Order: sequence, then C-alpha cells, then structure tokens
Amino acid sequence: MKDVARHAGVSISTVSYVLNDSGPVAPDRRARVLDAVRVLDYAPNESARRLKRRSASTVGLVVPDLANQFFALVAEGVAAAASARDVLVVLCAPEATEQPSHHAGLLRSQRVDGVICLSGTGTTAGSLLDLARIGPVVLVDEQIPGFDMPAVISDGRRGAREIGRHVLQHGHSRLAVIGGPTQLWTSGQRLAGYREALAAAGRDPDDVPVYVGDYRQRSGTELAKAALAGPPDIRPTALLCANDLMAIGALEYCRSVGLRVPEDVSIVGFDDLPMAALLTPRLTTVRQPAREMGHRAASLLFELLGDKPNGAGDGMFPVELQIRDSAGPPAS
Amino acid sequence: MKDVARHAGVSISTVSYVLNDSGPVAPDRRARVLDAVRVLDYAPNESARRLKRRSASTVGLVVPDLANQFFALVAEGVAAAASARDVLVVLCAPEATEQPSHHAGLLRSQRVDGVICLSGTGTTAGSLLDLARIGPVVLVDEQIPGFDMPAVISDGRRGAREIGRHVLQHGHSRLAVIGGPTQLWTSGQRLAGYREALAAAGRDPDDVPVYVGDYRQRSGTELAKAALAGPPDIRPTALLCANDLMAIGALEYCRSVGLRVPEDVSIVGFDDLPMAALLTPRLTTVRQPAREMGHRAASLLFELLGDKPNGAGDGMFPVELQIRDSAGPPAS
DNA sequence: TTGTAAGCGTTATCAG
DNA sequence: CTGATAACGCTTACAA
Repeated sequence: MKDVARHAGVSISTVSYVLNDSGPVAPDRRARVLDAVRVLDYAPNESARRLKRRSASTVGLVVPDLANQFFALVAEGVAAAASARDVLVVLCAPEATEQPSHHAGLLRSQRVDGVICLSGTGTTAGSLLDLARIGPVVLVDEQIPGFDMPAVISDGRRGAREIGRHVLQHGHSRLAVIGGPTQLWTSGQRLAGYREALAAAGRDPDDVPVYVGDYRQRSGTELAKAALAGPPDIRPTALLCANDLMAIGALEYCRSVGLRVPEDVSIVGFDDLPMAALLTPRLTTVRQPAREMGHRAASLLFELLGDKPNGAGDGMFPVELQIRDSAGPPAS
Repeated sequence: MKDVARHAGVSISTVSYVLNDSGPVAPDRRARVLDAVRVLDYAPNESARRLKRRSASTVGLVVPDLANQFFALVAEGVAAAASARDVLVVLCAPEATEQPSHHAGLLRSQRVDGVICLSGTGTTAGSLLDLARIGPVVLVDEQIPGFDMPAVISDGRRGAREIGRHVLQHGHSRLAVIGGPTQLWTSGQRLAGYREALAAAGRDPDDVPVYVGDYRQRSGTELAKAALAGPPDIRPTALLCANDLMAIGALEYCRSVGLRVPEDVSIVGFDDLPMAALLTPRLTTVRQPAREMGHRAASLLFELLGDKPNGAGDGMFPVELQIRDSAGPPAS
C-alpha cells in the first residue's frame, strides 16, 4: 500500500480512501491511485484490514458429511449466496472422531463473523454454545429446544406425516421405522410425523418398532436387515426411512436377499436426493429444497450480521411428497 | 492477550512465548498463563497473527460443482487432511456466470497460503495464472500443458482404454462418445483412451462421433438424444460417456424413450460415484478414488508449503474398471 | 481535499 | 528467563 501511495505520488491514506470510497478524493488523484494499483498488481491484505475493522467478511460452514448429497447441496446454496456478497466461506468438516469444540475454537480464532451449522451427529447443545460465542449461528435443519437460535428448517413433520399416510393407504399392517440419531431435531420431527400418521389411521404408534440409525447408507442396510429378520408373516411390509441414504441402504439389503420392492416390502425415504428418482424402483420420498435452504441460511446470517433485511425470515420451507414406485400395496 | 498478561501477572511477551512455545518460560509462570487463558476464555486473534507471521494456515479450495458427488468427495478428502493439521479451508464455488479471476482476487486478499483447484469448466490457463500468484496451486484431475503445476491425477487414459476395450469386446460395431468439455484435460485423456481402445481393436477412431457435453447430467440426456436419433440400424449400440453424471443422463433418456440398457444400447460412465452401483442397470464404469485424491492433494500442498515431506508425490492414482450391468452385447 | 499519526493484536528482537 | 518495544498493513480521527 505504501508502494501504491509512492507510485501514485499521494499519501497512504489517500490510497485507503479510494480503495474504500471512504473519503473525498480528487478525480485525478483517484485515477492515479487506481492506476498504481493496477500497475503494481496490488491486493489489499485482508488480515490487516480485519485487524482494524472488527469484521472479517467471512462465515464458517460446519458440515458433517459432504458425501451426503443433501449437505453438499446446502453447502452449494451457502457458497452461492456468500459469493454474491463477496464473503468468504470457511469449510469445517468435523470428523466423528474429533472434539466438536475443536472446530469451534479454530473458527473463533479466525474471527469469522458468524457460522452456519448443518445438522449432524456432532450437534450437541455444548458445541453449539461454543459456536455461539463466535457470533451469530444459523442452524440448518436443526433446532435445539431451549436455545432458540435462528434456523432454516423445512416442515419435516408434515412431510413425514404425509408419506406415512401414503404408505398406510396401501394397507400395510406391519411397519417399521428406520429413524435418524435420536439427538437430532429432524429425527424427532420425522418420527413425530410418522406417529401422527399412524394415529390418524387409528393405529397405535407404539406398535411400530423404531430402529435408530445414523442417516448413513450403511446403517440403512444394517437396520433393514434387523427389521426384516423374522419370517414373512411377521416381518414388516413397509419401512419408513428417515432419510434417502438409509432408504437406499435398505433397498440394497432387500436386493441382496431377493426381497422385491415394493411387492415384498415398501420403502420410503426423506430428502429427495437427485438420485432418488434414478433408482429402481424409483424412490418414493419427501422433497426438501436443499440448495434453497442453504441460500436462505446464508442470507439470514448476513441479515443478522447487519446487512439490510433481505426478507430471509426463518420460516419453514414447505416440503413435497414425491410419489414414485418404491411404496405400494403389500403382496399378500 | 493484554488481559491474559495482566491476569497472570506477567508481561505480554511471556504470554506469547507460552502460547507458541517460542521461548523459555518458568514452569510456574507458564501455568499461571495457561490458567489465565482458560479463565478469560482467550482465543488468539488469527488476523493479527497472520499479519505478523506471513502465513495463514489456510488454503483455498476451488470447486466448480458441489452437486457432482465426485467433487464433493474430493472436497471431503481435502477437508479431512486440512483438519488434521489445523489448517482452514476456504471454499470457493465459482458460478459459471462470474469472472474466474474474481475468486482468485478474493483468495489472494485473504493471503491463503495455497490453493487446491478442482478441474472444472472455469479452469483456464489465465485463471490458473491468477491463482498461481497467490502461492502454490495444486490441481486435481487437471493438468495444463506447458504450465507444469503439481497435480493429483488418476490414470484416466488407461481407464478409458480399458472400459473402451470392455465395450468393444461385446462386439459393438457402432459407438458414440459423449465427452467432457474440450478444454479440460480429463476430457482429452479419456477421449484418447477411447481412441486407443478403438485402434487396438482395429477400428478407425475417427469413425466414432464425439458429442461434447459439460459433465453434467442434463447434457448426458441431451447428447444421448442427439446420438441416438437415427433409425435402429444406424444408431450407435454403445455410448461411451466421459463421466457418470452424463452416463446417468443418458440412462434417463433411454428409459424415457423405452430403449433397453444394455440390450438396445450399452452405456458406460467414468468416476464410479457411490450411486453408480445402485442404478438399474448397475452402471459399468471406472473407479477414481475421489476422497483419497483430495487427501493427497492437500498433503501435497502442505508439503509444497514447507511441511516435512509426507510422501505425497504427485503420482498418478490407479483407476479400476468396475464391470457391472450397463454394458453388454448388442441385441441384434 | 489531503496528510499525519495512533492504534488494531501479535510476534520477535534485544536488552536486562 | 523476562519484559519493553518495534514492526506487520491497514483504517480513521484529526489537523492542515
């Protein structure tokens, strides 16, 4: 910057003025400065800048599992919104094996302005508290009772209720739920939705067993195996999976043991990953607008950070039942 | 930091010494400092730190399309390697509509230590030059002739050759290639591999038409439509797609018009996305170790940045033919 | 309209 | 072993 000033024959503060539009500068001098900037290929040092102003134009993005396409799409939405405002995104993909507070510390030291946190196994009240000390935190697809942090969520409960009803309408009498991690809000919501559907159909929700998975494909496979272990006249004829990845795992298991879907067992998921419609059978599921949710989360965070209100309230995104081929009437 | 010093009854430089192990400190004073840090919940200001040292412990990650799971997996590998060394990853997901140099500028201002750049449509020699001014750049699945930047690649040419041979062994006489963007290195490699296979089978490589796509699913659908437009006795019986996403698009097109795969047309892909094995028919493709490649790219970058050599040469990753169900003998 | 100078929170040099 | 103190590159009163 000193170089630029010298090259342009002005003082260093004049350079700053033109770079930030923060002071009146005579047109010719401004031109000289801009010119020097180009000639010297000068790029301001953001570290120094941040040190002075107390804001970083940077947000943290905590995502548990990029291999889950739902998260990847949310991340893309966040990145797009951030890019549109020239704010940087620092990516944290905490591994299950590490202390959740570790990343919080890193992010805090970076002085990121705020954080977007995607629902995932690491989301405990404690780790959220760590993040909250950094600055505003917006949650995606998660909510912690008693904390009321801003959150971008979708109406998972209703989605689960609708897909539950859809399955029940086919006349299944024995069902099982393959749910997500119990500590996750979404898991609870979806489970609640399934139970409402059951109750609405005059069934006792407590009659259907719930297998607790971790939202990964593998656990879908394993839990399907557990759920479908008994003899044909005992075993469930429909599996309500709390996300698509687990539904896919379940589908795989069925395929591997020769169970037909949906004739022998109906399987439904949740998320509507791009691949859901490409499976055979095409997966009946509930669509969540992942990219939009990421975008909204970022906008909401910017607003919290003092951007002019951009209409990004923390409302609920609607959810949409996608009826395809993986659920149907039981064969019997 | 001043507070910590006061609280511990030592000087500010002593605090710095214990925080960085950069000077000898009496055990009791060190303990007092550590204590004060905990009590005051102090986190060092990285901006100030970077200003002083000239390194940021931060790398940039440029990824064109997170919705492509291959990229998402590479990103995950990068994030994992970075996290293991406490280096931060700033994510750039340049949209097609914006100037590639824009992100380079952002990254440069951030003073990131280096950049990992995934192959994508935005990868021009010019934009790479922009990035190179920032610091070391390692490319993933890309190489620019004449620039020789460190790169983490896989042997796509061999993969393409092998899958080409596999298809040809089934006795197809009319084939078509659905390739990637011509400016991408991977596209060229894969195309070269296909041509080698053709030549090895005694066929004239120039006889097979090449449709140029953009590695996205949609272009697979469109190009399959174009490629398969003619009457049955004219149209190709096998489609060599340069990545899985386009293969999936092609699969979709075939399904939509009632063409059976592989009976009416064989389709093969490249990448082996996790979903490839879940499709019906299961997609025959070539596996690239995405996550490992990301990990290696990060390690390589760290090494370039002065980390002790960690054995991350820029060798070629082997590639593995995955023979499944989407390619077979033509029906005729 | 322009320049001077005082920090921002760290690290590193150099006397004690 | 410890503590002043001078940078690091930038912003912003304040003075000219």
